[in-house]
Amino acid sequence: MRRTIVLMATYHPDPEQLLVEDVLAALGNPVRLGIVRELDASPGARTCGSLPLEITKATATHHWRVLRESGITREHKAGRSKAVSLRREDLDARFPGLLDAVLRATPPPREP
Amino acid sequence: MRRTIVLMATYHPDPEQLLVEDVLAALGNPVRLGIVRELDASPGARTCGSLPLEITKATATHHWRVLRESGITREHKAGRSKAVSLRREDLDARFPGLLDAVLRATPPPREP
DNA sequence: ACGATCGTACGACGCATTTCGTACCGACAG
DNA sequence: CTGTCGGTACGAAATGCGTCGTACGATCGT
Repeated sequence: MRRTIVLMATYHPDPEQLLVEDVLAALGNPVRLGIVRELDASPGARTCGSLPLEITKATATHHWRVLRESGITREHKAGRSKAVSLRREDLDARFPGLLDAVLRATPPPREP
Repeated sequence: MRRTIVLMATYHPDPEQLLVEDVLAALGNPVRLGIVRELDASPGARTCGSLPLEITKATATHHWRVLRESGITREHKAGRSKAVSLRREDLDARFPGLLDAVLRATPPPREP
């Protein structure tokens, strides 16, 4: 019997399982890249609600899932809220220099 | 008569215009990542036909376009063929360390 | 117990991406 | 000139992705 409800338990991939194409695809989206930059700019974990997002809660949940399932972020409950943080060590161990290079990448110089 | 043909002149973005999210999205695809690895493994430019692709010509054209328009590769005609090469210097200048980190990223360790 | 807050599940919509078949064009070999 | 080879243009199909509304669940303050 199939329960229609699948109860997506929050899945975090193991460090060794991370696929570079998944990480790149996850980062290759302006909204998610913005989230990652925001997470990088703040020490420790952030609650989801503290991220300045221009999107609805449902959409945000989707992006958090993509980031989490690609191994970029980790989530854990914090009371009635949820905390998100970068998996820096895991990413650096698996893909040395990748996250740093992405975070160092600046937007294109504007022209007047 | 056919004037529906739009004659997509091969577009190469300027180095300063490159967007990191476009580059990441382009690399976040197994086929294209494979092409980039292949290009990196060979010195200088390769003709398109020399890349070992499991896909049809039409599909290959699509991926070459994505790589070119994101600024990852450069193309130029070489007789009846076409040569593709990595825009290493431009990428390194715009996004230092990014391409190297991606190319260093190994597939996950296999388990027996 | 009640309501407010924070996030998820599900279903839906529109748009983009990936893939291909087919027709075509340009360059070269004969 | 004709054929072949390398690649593109176009159109179509399938799939995936980003977005949202709505309904729900869990947690905390009162």
